[in-house]
Order: sequence, then structure tokens, then C-alpha cells
Amino acid sequence: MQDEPAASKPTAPRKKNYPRKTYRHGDLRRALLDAGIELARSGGPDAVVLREATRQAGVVPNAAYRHFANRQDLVEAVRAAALSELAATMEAELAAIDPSLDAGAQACAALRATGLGYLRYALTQPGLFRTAFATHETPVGDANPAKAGPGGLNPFQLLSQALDRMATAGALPMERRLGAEFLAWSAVHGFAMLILDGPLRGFPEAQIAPLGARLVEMVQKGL
Amino acid sequence: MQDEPAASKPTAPRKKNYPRKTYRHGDLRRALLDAGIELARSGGPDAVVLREATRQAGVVPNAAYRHFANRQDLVEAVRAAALSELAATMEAELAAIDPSLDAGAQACAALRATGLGYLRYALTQPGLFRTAFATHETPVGDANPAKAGPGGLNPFQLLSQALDRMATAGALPMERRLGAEFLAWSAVHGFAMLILDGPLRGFPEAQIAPLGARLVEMVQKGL
DNA sequence: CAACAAATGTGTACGCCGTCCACAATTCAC
DNA sequence: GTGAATTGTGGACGGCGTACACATTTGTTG
Repeated sequence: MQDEPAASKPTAPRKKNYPRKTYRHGDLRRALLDAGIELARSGGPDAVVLREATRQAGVVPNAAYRHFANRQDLVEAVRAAALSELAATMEAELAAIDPSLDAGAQACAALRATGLGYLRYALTQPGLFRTAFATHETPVGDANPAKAGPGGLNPFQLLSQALDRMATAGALPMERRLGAEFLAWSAVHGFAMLILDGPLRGFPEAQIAPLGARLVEMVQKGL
Repeated sequence: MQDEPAASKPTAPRKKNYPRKTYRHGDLRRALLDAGIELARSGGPDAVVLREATRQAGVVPNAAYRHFANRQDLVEAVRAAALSELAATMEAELAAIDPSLDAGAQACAALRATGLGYLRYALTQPGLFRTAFATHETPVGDANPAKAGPGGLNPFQLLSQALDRMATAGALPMERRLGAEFLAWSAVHGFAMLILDGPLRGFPEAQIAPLGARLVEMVQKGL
């Protein structure tokens, strides 16, 4: 529709700045995903609306169907990205553990770090966090690298790893190791939900943080 | 539109069997709410669609706006009903506690009962449970009786009561009483979510039940 | 390089949804 | 009984997800 002479051969896809001049977009899938992520970031899963994503990518609604089977498929992709970010946040917390501690103390610190990283992400990115867990299906045996952090492990695997370290270090009795990830995850996940959608919503972080610390302590003590 | 002579004076609203013959419905609000509850029961919050509720009530879509400000308002009403049912389930569990126990043991049993009742409802009525917590805002200082059970207390208040009993019975150190409802609720709520939408979804109840028991035990020990 | 197939974006259209407005039937209050 | 308030109707609008046919570009193969 443009009267420009198609210029040079623009085969190189521009990753950002999506206003395209060629008929082809270059990397529409990425553009749609990015738009979806931003929508989810600021409005949660329901804000991921297909038509809006295509609008932001400068493309007609149906173009999305060349890259995603349907809206839910796009949401799943956003979800995977959110889980990956979550894993990265947890890894960052893990990396901050004092390496001079003995194995048992390090393992306990790792458990706390996974929990606190989880909570940090929920507080920092509520929209994406809710998107990560609003839809059904959550990763467990799922080795999809799109859901993992830089270290290649997804959030659930990071937690399992921390518990394994505790068990081998003797900080967690073996007979309590089995299924412990479900108990620990329950507490932390529920706490995040209480903050985002529940009776703790809107509380200043100054009051949230100590409660979160108490929660992690409760898990460690009660496990 | 019917050629019937309007029959007798049908001022008495029929609570169920909504096919009406008069211009007025009798109790449309109730009919819409009932329809909304059924929709939520079988499909969660997103399944509560205004037009479908009016369809089931045998009425034109706009009629709903005489009784609910908008869709969200209807969902809120469904939500209140779900919370009330949840409270009732928890009360039922509480009522089953052996009264011959001493105060401390009864208080501990009450804490477990609130948690297990909560989980029972989540497992039995996943759609309504998710509706109760999917939308924002949750009852805490909220004395709305529509959200309470037969005993007049909402789920959060039931939990608080159980913790109070533990504290006065000496089963919970006073310095740990403050905020304990958040810790306990976190664990149980998160566990419910893991079962409904998370990695524990679809697990047979035979495997869920012992895990739930362990969870409640963890809370009691770690609180 | 020509020709054809595959990939990718466009245009049009359908049905569903929430919601707004004006209007009609009914009931209530005086 | 009459006028006002309540409650249901009819029609319309814009937004959404998505299906189908079509156009344009790109990649392949002779």
C-alpha cells in the first residue's frame, strides 16, 4: 500500500520497533509475545487480549493465528516467559547465599532463598505472577526450557533441589523429604495469593516482609 | 404474549421453577443468582456469564441490570454465596470434634478442622472455590452476613477463632498468635490451589488426603 | 532465472459478550 | 383511580475470538 520502492532487502528481522514497512514483519511471533507479556504485566491473564497484541504489533488480528493456535496458546507462551522470569528471580536469591556456611546451613538458606525469591517476584510482578498460575497446568516433570531460568531449572525444580540439599546435608529427615516440595510450595504460594488477591492486599511491604520471613521459618520448622 | 387470561393473582414469588407466566418474575434476583452459582460451580468465575444467567431465568439480558449493576456485581454475589458455603463446610468439620477432649486438644483439633474443612470444600466444589478467591477482595473485617456460614462467621473469622482458642488454652504461645491466621491460611490456601490448578491437579484423593494431613500438621508444628 | 509451493499477512464475516438507551407493562402509594 | 416507581422488553453498539478465502512475499527447484 505504501508507494515506496520496497527499499533494500530487509531480510534482517528487527527485534524491537515493530512498525514495519515490508509486507512481512520479520518476527511477528516475538512481537506478539512481547505485547502479551506487557499486557499481562499490567493487567494479569485476562488483559492478554489477542486483538490488542496484534494492534501493538501493527498487524491485523488474524495474523496472530499464523504463530499461535488461539488466544490460550498466546497466554501459555506468556506464562512460560513469566515462569522463566520467576526462576531467574529465585536463582538470584540463591546466588546471594554466603558460601562460607557449612553444607547444612547453606541448604537451609537455599530453601529460604527459593521461598523469598518466589515472594519477591510475586510482589514485584503481580500481573505476570498471576498469569503464571492462573491458567491450569503447572510445570513439574515439564522440562520445557522456556519455563526455566538461566540455570535451566524451573521454579519447581529449584525448590526440589533445595530440599534435596537439605536432605543430603541431614537438615531434613529422609522420611519427611518425600512430598516436602508440595508442603513448602503450598505455604509460599498461598502467601503470595493472600498478598495479591486476599486479605493482605495493599499492605505495605514493611509489614509483609517480616510476615514472609515468619512464614518461611514456619515451613522450615514444620516440615 | 401468551393468550392466557393472566390467571389468578400470582403475587407470591416462586422460588424455583422460574418459567414465569406473568410479566413480572417474582424473584429474578434470586433466579439470576442461582443460575450464576450453577455456572460458577461447573466452570469457575469465567463461566458466570450474564446473558446465560438471564437465559436460564427465562428473561431478556437487560433485565439483569435491574438487580445487578453489572456482571462483576453478579459475580460478587456468587462469590459471597460460595464463601458462605465454605464457612458452612468448615463449621461442619468443627462440629465433629470430640467434646470429651481437654481445651488444648480441642483447640488444636479446631485448627485442624478449619483447615481440613477448607480443603474439603476446595476439592468438592472447585468451581465455586475458585470463584470465591479468583476475584480480588476477600473478607477480613468484612461482616457481610452473606459471606458467613450458619454460625454467622466467615471463613477467616472461623480460623481466627480457632487460633484464639489455641492461644487461650496455652497451645499457642502468645507472641506467635499475632498474624498467625495469615500463616495458617497461606499454607492451606496454597495447597488448595496446588490441587486445583497446580502440579497436584488430578491426583487421586487417596494421595491428596495424607498430604493435606501432613500440611495441617506442619502448620501446627511450625506456627 | 522462471515457475511453483509454502509461509505469512489481509479482508470480510459470524456469533457471542457486556452494556447503553428508549419504551412498555405492571405494581404501588396516595 | 391516577400518577409515580419498579421491572422487564427491544434494539443497538462496540469489542472480542476466530473461521474462511484471498493476496503478497519468500524459498525452492528445475
